[in-house]
Amino acid sequence: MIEENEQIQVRKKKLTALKERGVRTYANDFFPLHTAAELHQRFAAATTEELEKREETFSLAGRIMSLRYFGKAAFFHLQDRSGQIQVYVRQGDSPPEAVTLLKESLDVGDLVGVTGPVFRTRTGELTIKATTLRLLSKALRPLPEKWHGLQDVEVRYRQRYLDLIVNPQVRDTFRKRAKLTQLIRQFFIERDFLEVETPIMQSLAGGALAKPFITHHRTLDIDLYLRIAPELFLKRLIVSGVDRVFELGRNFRNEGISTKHNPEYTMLEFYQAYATYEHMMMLTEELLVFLAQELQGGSRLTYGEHEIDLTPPWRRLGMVEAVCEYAGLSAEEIEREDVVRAKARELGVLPYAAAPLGKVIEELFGAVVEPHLIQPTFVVSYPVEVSPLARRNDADPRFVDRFELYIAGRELANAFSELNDPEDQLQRFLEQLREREAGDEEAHALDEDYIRALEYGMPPTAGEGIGIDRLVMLFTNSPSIRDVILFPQMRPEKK
RNA sequence: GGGGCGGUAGCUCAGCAGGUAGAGCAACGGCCUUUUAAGCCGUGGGUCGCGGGUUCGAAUCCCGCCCGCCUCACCA
Repeated sequence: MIEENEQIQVRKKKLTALKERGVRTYANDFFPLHTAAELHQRFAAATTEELEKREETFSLAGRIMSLRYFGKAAFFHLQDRSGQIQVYVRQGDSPPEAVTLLKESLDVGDLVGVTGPVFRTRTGELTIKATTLRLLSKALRPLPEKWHGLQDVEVRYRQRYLDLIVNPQVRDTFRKRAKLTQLIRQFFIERDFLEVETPIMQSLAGGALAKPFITHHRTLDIDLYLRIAPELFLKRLIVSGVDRVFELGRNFRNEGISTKHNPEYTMLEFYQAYATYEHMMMLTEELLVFLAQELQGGSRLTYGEHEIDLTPPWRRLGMVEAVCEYAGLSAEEIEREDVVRAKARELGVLPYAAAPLGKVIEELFGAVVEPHLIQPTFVVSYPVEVSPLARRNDADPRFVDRFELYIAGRELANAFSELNDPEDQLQRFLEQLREREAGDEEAHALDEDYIRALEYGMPPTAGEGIGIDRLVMLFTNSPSIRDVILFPQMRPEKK
């Protein structure tokens, strides 16, 4: 891990030489008052002559990103949190110690403080004429090459700090992500939702169908699960009278890693009492249009090869109808269990043998329908077997009042009218236990305290979860979830 | 877990009819006071992912392993 290549040695020598000359290395007494973007903005319209006349000096700090020497002068680009600006150092204009420092001790990658007035070069670039130049922190390792930058995706993910230094579009992605979560909070707070934080360590991993991570509490001497969803706690809060509640936080699922899955990911869940999943559809349309408007000023966006239009209302598609349409089954055939199972077998998506019919239909849906749902589509009417926490449909109790939102062939949100009948909820949990015994590892566990909470009375409520990482992927046109997670899960580096 | 592709200098990449490793950038030395992929001259730098095997000889061929990306299956 501690490697000493030639370039590191050279940089260490430069640092040692400075110390020997009495220069304070790693100084912390330079305080910049300006940023690159600020100066660019302020002097965008100023002519060369106007700049010549001003005597104001500015101070900036940042990283040297490129360096061009020639003779007794040099140019470099300084990068701070706002962007880049060019700096000019010239014997005569800059003090001798600045020229010497640059020539003998500074490299691309070093962090420096600069002060001086601005001017425009012959080619018109706004530039700071350095009247002071100080090393603030030495980069002992060289930055990646200047034109191709850092390409190796493994290094980009493992050493994200480096990726962020050299790839501006990566910085933009994460700024956009921050903006997006900020806008989501604004959206829900404006609508009188309360933001809460519920337990991440839970003694029972409920609220979704997934495999959890297990950890151990020493003092209590019990195993705890990292949550797979905050759902059951948020609905306890609905019981308590909060009525409108949301949480933006991390979920953990012990499943595969892929371009769409990271073991820990960010989920938005929100619940509204005295509402149904129909209201959630409208709220979702509003939310995404709001986000699109604020993030990019319009409701159309490009994702890979697709042009996506978020203008509401969005298409609504029954799950069973969708499977019929895309799997080529008739309305009569989809009612016949043997035909449905045969189709699943044919497509190689039949889950474990004893899987209930609803589960098989859901599998078929994933295989034949999902990839076609490019424009925003609410898929509605889910089989009750795959939705143990959702309210049954009044007209057809084999189905629940639930939807999933698909955009760009990918599930983005899951919502339903909540099941608030404690007796039905208990029966659903018991059914899940039977399925667990029949081989479904992801069947929901029985949460007795949750039943008890429902027995105190939960208002009719609708709730929804939105995968934030996938939403960010959509708005930043990122092909992989790793592109929107700062430090994605990777295998540890071997020694 | 299955399939495909990849790992060579600090970075980006060539080299793979087997004959002891190369370019550009970066580094080092020199020239150059408005450059911006600055330019010109010169120099150094590699356990060719790891371990075996075949061979007189392996970055190159074979086997195993490690790491990554893509893809399929489960999940959001």
